[in-house]
This record gives sequence, C-alpha cells and structure tokens, in this order.
Amino acid sequence: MFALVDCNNFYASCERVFRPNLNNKPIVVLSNNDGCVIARSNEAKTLGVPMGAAAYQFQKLFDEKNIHVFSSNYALYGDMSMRVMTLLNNFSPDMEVYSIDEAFLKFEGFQHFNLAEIGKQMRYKVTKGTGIPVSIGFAPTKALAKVANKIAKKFPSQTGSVHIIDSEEKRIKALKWLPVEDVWGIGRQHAKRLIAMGIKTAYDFSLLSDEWVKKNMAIVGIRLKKELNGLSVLDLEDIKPKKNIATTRSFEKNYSKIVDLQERVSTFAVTCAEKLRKQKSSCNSIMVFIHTNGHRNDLPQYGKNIVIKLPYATNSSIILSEYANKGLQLIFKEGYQYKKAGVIVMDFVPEQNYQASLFENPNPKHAKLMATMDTINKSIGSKKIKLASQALDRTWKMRQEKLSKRYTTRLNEIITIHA
DNA sequence: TCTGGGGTCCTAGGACCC
DNA sequence: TCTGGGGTCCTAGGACCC
Repeated sequence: MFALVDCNNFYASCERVFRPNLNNKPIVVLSNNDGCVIARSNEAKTLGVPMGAAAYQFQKLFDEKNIHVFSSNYALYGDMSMRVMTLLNNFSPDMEVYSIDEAFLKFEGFQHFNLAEIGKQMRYKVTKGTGIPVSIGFAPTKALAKVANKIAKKFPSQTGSVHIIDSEEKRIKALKWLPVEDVWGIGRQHAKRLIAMGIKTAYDFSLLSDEWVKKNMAIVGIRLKKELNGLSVLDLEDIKPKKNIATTRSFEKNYSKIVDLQERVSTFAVTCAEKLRKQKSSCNSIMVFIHTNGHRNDLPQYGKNIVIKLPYATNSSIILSEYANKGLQLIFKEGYQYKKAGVIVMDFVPEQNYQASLFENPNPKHAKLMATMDTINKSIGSKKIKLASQALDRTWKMRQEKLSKRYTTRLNEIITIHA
C-alpha cells in the first residue's frame, strides 16, 4: 500500500501556526511581489477567492471580509516542510518527498498492521510536532492514493482526514465520485477533450480502451489508467539531481535601461551557480530571457531568450554571470519597459567530471574561491559576499509588504509571547 | 500601478550515420 | 515502372505537476 500525505492549505497553515488567533479566519498567501494568490485557507476559498487571483483585483474583498494577507515566506515554509517530512519518515523508511507539502510513503510488509490506525498516528504526530494539519490517503497505487487523499480532504468529519481504498467497491465508488479533470495526471487539455466525449469521471476514464488512451494520451495515459484500475506501475522515486535550474523574477517596476537588467541577470546567474554547486553539478549551457509585461496592452511588447553554449562545463558564479550578461547584450533592445528576466542553466555534468577543452579552460582558482564564498555566505548569511556586478546595496526590491517573520530559522525573529 | 516561480516527461520530425 | 534498411541524436512543442 501507498500513502499520500498532503498538508492542508500548506502555506496558509504555516502562517497560522505562529498566529493562532487566525485559526478559523480567512487567510491568503501571495506570490512573489505580492502579485497573486497562491494559497488560501478554507475560509478564504469559501469567500470566493480563486487560486491565482490578482491581489490588486481582490483588495476590496480582502478588506471587506477581513481576509488576512501574507507575502510568501519561503524560509518559513521550507523549514516547516522539512519538519513535517522528518516526522512522516518515522512511519515508513520508504518515502518520496513529492513536493513541499506532499509525500508518498510505501507500506510494504504491513499486512498485519492497521493502516487506519497508522494514519491517525501520523496525523497526530505531525499536528503535535508542527501544528500543520494533514490529510492522508491509502491505496494500492500512487494514483489511487491521490484519489483517496482527495476524499480524506473533502470529507474530514466522516473520514477523520484519513481514507483507505482497500477493496474493489471502495475503488469504484471513489472513481465514480472523482471528476475526470481532478485526476492526477489529467490536465486541462486532456480534460477538455474527455469531457467533450462524455467521459465525466475517473471511473469513465478507467474504462476507456487502451488504444484510445495510447493514441491520445501516449504512454503516460496508459500508466495512469493501469494505476486507477489498481495495477501499480509507478513506484517511489529517489531524489535525483535536477536537470535544469532556473532563477527568474518579475520586477516591482519596469526597467528600460540595460544597466538595471545587467545587475538582475548577474544576480540570477550567481543564484543558479550556487544551486548548481549545492548539487555538485556543472552546466554546459546557460539561457537568459527578458520580457515586457504581457498584461499591459498599452505598452509595446517584446520578449526574447538566448541559449549560450559555454566553452567548458562550469558552476563558477563569475563565469556564469559573465556569459549571462553576454546573452543579455545580444537580446536587449532599447525602447521597451522590461518587467521580467531570468537565467536558466542546462546540460549538466557532475562537477568533477570535467572535460578539458583545447583552447579555453577554467581558471583553477575559481573552485576554491566559490567554495570560500559558499562557506562565508553560509556562516554569516547568504548574499553577504557578492560579485561586483551585483548591486551591493539593495537598489532593487521585491514587494513583500505582508511578510511574516522567519520564526523557525532566525533566532532574532523567534515568536514573542505576551503573557 | 498592480497579474509567480519553479520543475518533469514524452513524442514527432529532421538531420545525420553506416 | 522500378530507388533499402537500420540506427542515433537533437530539438521544439505539448502535455503534465506543485
């Protein structure tokens, strides 16, 4: 059996742990730049705040209904996630952290255990240890565990937030209940087509012919169909090094001068380099993109990206920043208001697996320098040591007007209790 | 004025090899 | 009239996930 454990309204719940006065109150969490809604408490959902809602369009509703608004605090959510995962891992050694708020656990050889009881225990331990409420679905396949989880989340009082699909009747009942567009692995495009054909539920989908599924949804669709029919074909996955790493941001205001973009692009490249070094990879290509604000019909639009092949694989902040800026110079055009830029590194090789080039070779000093920078930044705070091409003062800023404290990772931001 | 930021996998088709 | 048979690699685009 697999379990899928999913934190309820994770970001909103993280904020609530440290603001218990907001229990049962509507909360939303905004994206970077306080742009749009990316998490909502149940109360906010009930009040009609849609996922992805632009914050400025809903400001009136926030005010009227006393909806508490937070900027996203990834330092907090990342740390809370780690705590939840650590507690869950005590229940089974086979665990896949699927996302910041979800994990699959495999229960192999647990025939003589009561999974319902284990589920209850998991909820209890996580709630007691972190304050985060979770929902749990058990089933013989990952896709069915996802379905079971949806039922646990939708019917908390009937299920106690733990649901188990362990019989044919339960499987069929669950699939008949689940709209096809809510099935894990069926996105908007496929859902549209399926609904147009009269396929309304997960159950209808599970009865489609293999030929049709293969032709229209390829091998991924076949796998999904098998999983929904109770045949396990998706196993837990190990943590693999990433194949691409991106650092991209929207700006608080528009930039029209290349110098402003140069600073941003440098910083993004440096961040990519840090992430690369963390997973001990080097990259062979780097992409830079810039574009204007696509929502503004009144401004001329322009957007472009460029991929640069590097002369040798590297994870040096200096080299990556240099090439990212070369790319920027090639795609930058005067006369536009830029709102967003990003750097993506690709074509990874293991760091030590270095292929020497005939003409250009990395400066051997860089590796040492980068290691030193990483050590210093780790000990006294990230971004304390920078390249000169990055802004030394905070000339740019992200809008984060409702940022909560980093309660769990900064001693000077620890929660204050007034007794 | 204001609209996020990451990722993965699969397939078809073209270019190329012998 | 008639023009083989087998591969690999790369890329763009489309789908999906959180």
